[in-house]
Amino acid sequence: MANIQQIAQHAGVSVATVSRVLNNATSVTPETRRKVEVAIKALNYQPSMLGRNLRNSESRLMLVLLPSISNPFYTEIINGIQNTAIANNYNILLCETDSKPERENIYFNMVKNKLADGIISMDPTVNMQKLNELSKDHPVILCSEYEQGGSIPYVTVDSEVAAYQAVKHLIKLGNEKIALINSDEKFLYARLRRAGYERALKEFKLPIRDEWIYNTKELEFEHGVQAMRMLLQLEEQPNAVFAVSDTLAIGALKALNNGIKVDHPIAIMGFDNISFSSMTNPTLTTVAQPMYKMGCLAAEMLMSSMKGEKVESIVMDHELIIRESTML
Amino acid sequence: MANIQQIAQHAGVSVATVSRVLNNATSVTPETRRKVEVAIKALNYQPSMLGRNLRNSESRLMLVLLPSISNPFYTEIINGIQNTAIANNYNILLCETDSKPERENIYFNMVKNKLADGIISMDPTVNMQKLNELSKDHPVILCSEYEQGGSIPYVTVDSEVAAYQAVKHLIKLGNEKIALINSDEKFLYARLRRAGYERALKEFKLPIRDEWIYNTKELEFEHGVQAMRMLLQLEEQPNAVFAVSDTLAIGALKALNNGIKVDHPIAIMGFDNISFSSMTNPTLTTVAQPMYKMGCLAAEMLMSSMKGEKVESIVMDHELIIRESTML
DNA sequence: CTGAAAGCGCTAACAG
DNA sequence: CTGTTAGCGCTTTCAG
Repeated sequence: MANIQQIAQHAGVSVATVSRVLNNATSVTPETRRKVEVAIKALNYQPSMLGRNLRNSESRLMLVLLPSISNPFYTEIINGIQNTAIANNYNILLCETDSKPERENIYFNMVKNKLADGIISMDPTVNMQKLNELSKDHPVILCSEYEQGGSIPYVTVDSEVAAYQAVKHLIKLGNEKIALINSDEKFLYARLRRAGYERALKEFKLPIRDEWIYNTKELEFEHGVQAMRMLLQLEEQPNAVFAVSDTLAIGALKALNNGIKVDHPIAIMGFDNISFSSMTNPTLTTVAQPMYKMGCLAAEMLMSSMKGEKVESIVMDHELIIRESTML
Repeated sequence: MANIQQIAQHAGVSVATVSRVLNNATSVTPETRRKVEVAIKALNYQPSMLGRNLRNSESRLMLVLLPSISNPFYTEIINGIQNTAIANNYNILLCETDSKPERENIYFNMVKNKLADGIISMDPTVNMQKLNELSKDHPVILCSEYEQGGSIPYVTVDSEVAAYQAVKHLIKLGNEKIALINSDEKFLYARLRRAGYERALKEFKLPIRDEWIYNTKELEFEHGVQAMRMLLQLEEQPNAVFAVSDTLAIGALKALNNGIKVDHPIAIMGFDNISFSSMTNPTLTTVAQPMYKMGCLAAEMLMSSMKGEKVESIVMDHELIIRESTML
């Protein structure tokens, strides 16, 4: 791979001039420019980002922190981030933390090292204290999970209201015994969705029963299956279930399909609207989050922040998608 | 952020000594080392990868090329790559090409630029000519899709044999009218799987009928739904379907579940064994690829190649996973 | 309009 | 065992 030196030599100009042509910055004679361009073609030259980055002390890389790439919820957001980033000549580095602090540290250090210009965190398990620390000197955006009253800008949906509306829908359908499959309530979104669930129940004077609230450790299908099995073992089975993620809801559906006999149909409601949710049998009723758009916005916010602009948090609209799993 | 200079000053030593401590290379007095370490702590110093990379002309970044992050088939492989990479102090950069040549070029250039040390391509749409070109001077590994007789090392499964066995299983179940939902046959894996399909049919003297072979443009669920709808419209409906990807098979299952009435049950077989495939109703019979392991191997092969070692291609074992969709 | 030269942060000869 | 120094490839003053 040729370097700028060789181009300069080949073109019979100085490296400075080559650099000028590269960045088509200040005035260069058309004639000179042509000579340089010829040399670039001839030697099939590509400027080294390493040199450029060192000099400019930027990497044009955004880090995207997430617990696991396997959840389709994240993949949709990533698509949005990626497209926006590329359109602005940025690249993204996907950072699966696997909820391991060591990994998180690697990535934080990359930012501190200037190996990456900023970070979008979608990881609910992120060490908020460290992230806040980092955000003092570096651009940081939160996507989906955020910190209430925190100082890091975020893009998210209103989980409380969304859950409230979801459960209300289940109630209006005539269900009175509504269970909740929630994830770990150390996460804000989990607490908010539970709050929405409880608000709806209270509004309709329905009982909030502990045995109808099941908390899972993770969001994989299997945990949804597990949760539903527990609920089906109860003496008094619920007749509707609100799961805080489509993956859990799909697991619940599975448990229902091939599991223990139930005396009556059970309605299932998910959250996210991942693409698989319309492929299940029955198809899944869910609360749609505008994931792709959230990704785009997060990337835009990060770029604003990198330019030093002040960035406002955004709460996006959600939408109830009614499908077969609640039409019994 | 402090730099090496400041650490040297703070510790009262030269930058070379600091560098030595950092890379715990050659002998440094315990005393000197301590002084440096104190300075590092005091100034909360992190060595700049940018400087280091430029100097060493390596980035410890592997590029992973894939058409789209949304296919769960890839996410499993990525997990393997990622874990192996991190264990070896590498990071991966996910590169969705979206099957767009411009994007591909960006990533190829990153490698040429020394911004990345090597590339693992899982993208069937990749420009093989350019990739071969690149592989002359840079480490390149193919994962899943590969080039027959090409010079780039790959890790894959034997698609022909796998398809053959899958279809044979359908035949042994008593099915005589077997359809194929294939993807675009410009891809090698698609051609191989079709070949396996045809070999099985021929062996059992079953007819190969053009109208029972449907080629989709993409692998999303929707295309599977589409394909199945077409097959169901045929005068003579098949009684089993082999789809070359689980996503297509799941779409086919969906079409079957809520679509046109069929006179007889239709068996469905997929390929990949993505995690969804056990969540469908009925659960999906499929050919399992060891995706996670393939990812690990691909990463190991790339690292070998980066060390200048010669790398041999690997064909992994597949496995038939029998589930409900073929038990009618 | 163009060139010379400094310097981004680091590592690795080479000397001492 | 440690310091000096050159240089990785680039951009950007500052002169001319």
